[in-house]
Amino acid sequence: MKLRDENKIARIYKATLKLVKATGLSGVTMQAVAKEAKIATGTLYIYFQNKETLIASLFQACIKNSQGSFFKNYDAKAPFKVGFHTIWLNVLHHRLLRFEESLFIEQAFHSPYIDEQIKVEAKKMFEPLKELLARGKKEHLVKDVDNFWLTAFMIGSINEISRRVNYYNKKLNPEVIDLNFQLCWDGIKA
Amino acid sequence: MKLRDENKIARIYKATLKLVKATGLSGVTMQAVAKEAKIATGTLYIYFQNKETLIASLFQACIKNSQGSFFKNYDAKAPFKVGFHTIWLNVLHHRLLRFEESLFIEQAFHSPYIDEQIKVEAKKMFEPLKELLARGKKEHLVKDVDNFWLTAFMIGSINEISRRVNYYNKKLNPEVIDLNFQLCWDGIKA
Amino acid sequence: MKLRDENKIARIYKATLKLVKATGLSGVTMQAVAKEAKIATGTLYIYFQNKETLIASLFQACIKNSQGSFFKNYDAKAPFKVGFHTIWLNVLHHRLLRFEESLFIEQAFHSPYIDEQIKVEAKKMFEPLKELLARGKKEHLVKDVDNFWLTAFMIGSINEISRRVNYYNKKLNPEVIDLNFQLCWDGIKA
Amino acid sequence: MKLRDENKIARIYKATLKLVKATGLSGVTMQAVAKEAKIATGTLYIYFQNKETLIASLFQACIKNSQGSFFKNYDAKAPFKVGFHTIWLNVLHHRLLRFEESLFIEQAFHSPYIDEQIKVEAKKMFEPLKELLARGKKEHLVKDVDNFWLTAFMIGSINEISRRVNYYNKKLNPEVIDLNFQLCWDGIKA
DNA sequence: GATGAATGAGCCTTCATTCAT
DNA sequence: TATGAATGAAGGCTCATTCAT
Repeated sequence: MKLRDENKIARIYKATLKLVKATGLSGVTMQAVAKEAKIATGTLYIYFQNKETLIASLFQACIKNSQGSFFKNYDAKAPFKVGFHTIWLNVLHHRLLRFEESLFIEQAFHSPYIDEQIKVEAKKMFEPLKELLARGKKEHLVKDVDNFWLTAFMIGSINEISRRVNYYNKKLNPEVIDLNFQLCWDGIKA
Repeated sequence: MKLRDENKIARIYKATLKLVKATGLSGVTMQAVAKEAKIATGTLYIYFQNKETLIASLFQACIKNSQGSFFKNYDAKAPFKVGFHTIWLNVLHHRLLRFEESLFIEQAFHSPYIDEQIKVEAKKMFEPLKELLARGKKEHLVKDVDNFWLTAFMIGSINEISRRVNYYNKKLNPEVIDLNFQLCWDGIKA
Repeated sequence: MKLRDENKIARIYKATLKLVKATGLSGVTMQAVAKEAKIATGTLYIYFQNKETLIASLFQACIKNSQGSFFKNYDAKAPFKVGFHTIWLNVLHHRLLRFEESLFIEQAFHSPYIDEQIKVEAKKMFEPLKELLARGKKEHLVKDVDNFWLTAFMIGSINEISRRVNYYNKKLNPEVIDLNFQLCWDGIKA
Repeated sequence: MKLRDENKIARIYKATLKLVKATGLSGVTMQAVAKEAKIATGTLYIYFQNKETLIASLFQACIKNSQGSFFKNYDAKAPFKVGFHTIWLNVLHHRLLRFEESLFIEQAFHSPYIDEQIKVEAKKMFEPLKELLARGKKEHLVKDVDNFWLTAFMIGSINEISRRVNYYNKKLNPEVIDLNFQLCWDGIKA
């Protein structure tokens, strides 16, 4: 008996992300995914019940993946700025390295494939960041602004950086990264 | 293509935007657009050569529309902060009021309907802002950071605000708007 | 504007019946129906929402059709035997002439396309016959057996005749028809 | 194809019949049969070359099965009416008890799985009955009607009884069975 | 022999586009 | 110009069959 090849799921995900980047979500056909993943169309349906399930599964995988990256090496007990810097860099690096995933999330978010419940999950992604910002406010290091807006400010600016790096083929060097961090830091600091 | 009924184009655009918000770009079918615009399918093809033309035209209309709004009431000769504040508010208001258009631009940008040339056009949108920032730097009011990153910072954070207002059904009051502006301003100021 | 051609429905029905006879219900593909009816596949979906609807509609049309034929020229006030003979002949002729319809009903009945509700309708087909048999019993011309079994007896034997005429390519002449009627009549008569 | 496990064939047949009753012949997929029979898909192909072979084999098994039942306890030398009654009851009981098989035969008969040759075989099923009827005619007990029509009459009416018992969930008691036999007997008797 | 993952042709259905009115 | 029926290619999905284990 042929063994079910769990690695195939990774290949399917990769193929899907590549297609989303190349043609947008509307260009993602099961046929195209299968071809890109070098499997037969029918095989897709062994691993995913249908297209919706494939998209939703990948969406959740991307979300989970993000969460893992954002708080890597983050020490909740380190000084506020150290922690904030770590997370800021993590988010930026994740967005840059996994730009396809960000793009996919953005495109899938408004598609009929993602239902409300999954979206609710996605919104919990930044909890640890919010806790850090709360601490920052207690320590009078951060402006007294609702975390909701502070995270919007931080994430929004990072997203735009990664978008531009990709669309304009810009290179980022450590110096430029520092400048960008400074913009954000000066923005939130009390 | 002689366009008799300019108003019909507006209805078609409106219908398209509504559908994108409701179902994503993949839910935009010529049939659905026609129905929503209350015209016959064939009529669509009197006004637009094909689907690609419709999407591309709407895309360009949205871009043009943005540009018009962003610099409304903007006086290039006013003091820097006044000008910057005006533009910041204009961009925010435009994104909020015309959220469907932003969504459409986001979704269409990666679709096969928008070719590279149109994207290049879109990128010129912020020229006046860049000039203002250049002046701000000359006047030592703004950090010495490439306009490319300064605009990314400003636009990215505004985009995220409008996105959240929509997804989380948040209400913005003048006070909150001020706080958000403060974040941005403190970020860019020298 | 092209006018919707109601005659197309007849062509679709005819094509479907032909295919059922040739290949059974499982050989009825929308593609094959369209080809046989000389229209495009998509056109089928203008006239029928989906395959299920097509099959169910045809089923109901066949049932209605049967009812119309069975009691054609039947006079409820004529002497019992005349009435019975009329109906018996009508049913036989209908089954013979419209064998494809009978076949279709038989095959569709057990398919997932026909839901319970439609079946219930189909069962009401023989009401006038039952009334006639009731009268026959009152007049002591017919055995005192439940109409349910009397009609089963009559219809079952007629069905088998038409089946055999078709499968064995038998010809029926008036004499043979008379003999067969005699079998049925002697069966039910008191 | 060496068939090791004869019992598995029985399970496959049973599964197929169950599926035909539940969903019609079009619902019979090799996957579904395998699942219902609790074997792997591939295993089906050890016992049957392909789907056509499976259907055709089952068809022939059902025919053979019928023949066995129809003339069980039938003594060709017993008085005519006794013999006729025996066969009539046998056919009825078989149809009732093995309704699924009748259904399958009905559905499969028109499918592309059963070729002409098999159908010819099936038609020989009633030879002993025909011989009995010939004797009945010689003894002036039966109408002088071609056996072809006499058997059609008998079988057709029995089939309809069993169909109705199943579709209308009717119960048959010995008395009702007797009444139905009487209808048939009065029909054929000289 | 037994398994069930893998395959890809083919089915149902949709949709961009055309065309007769 | 406006209409919407008609078209058929293409997309989502299924299923008979094969094959590696």
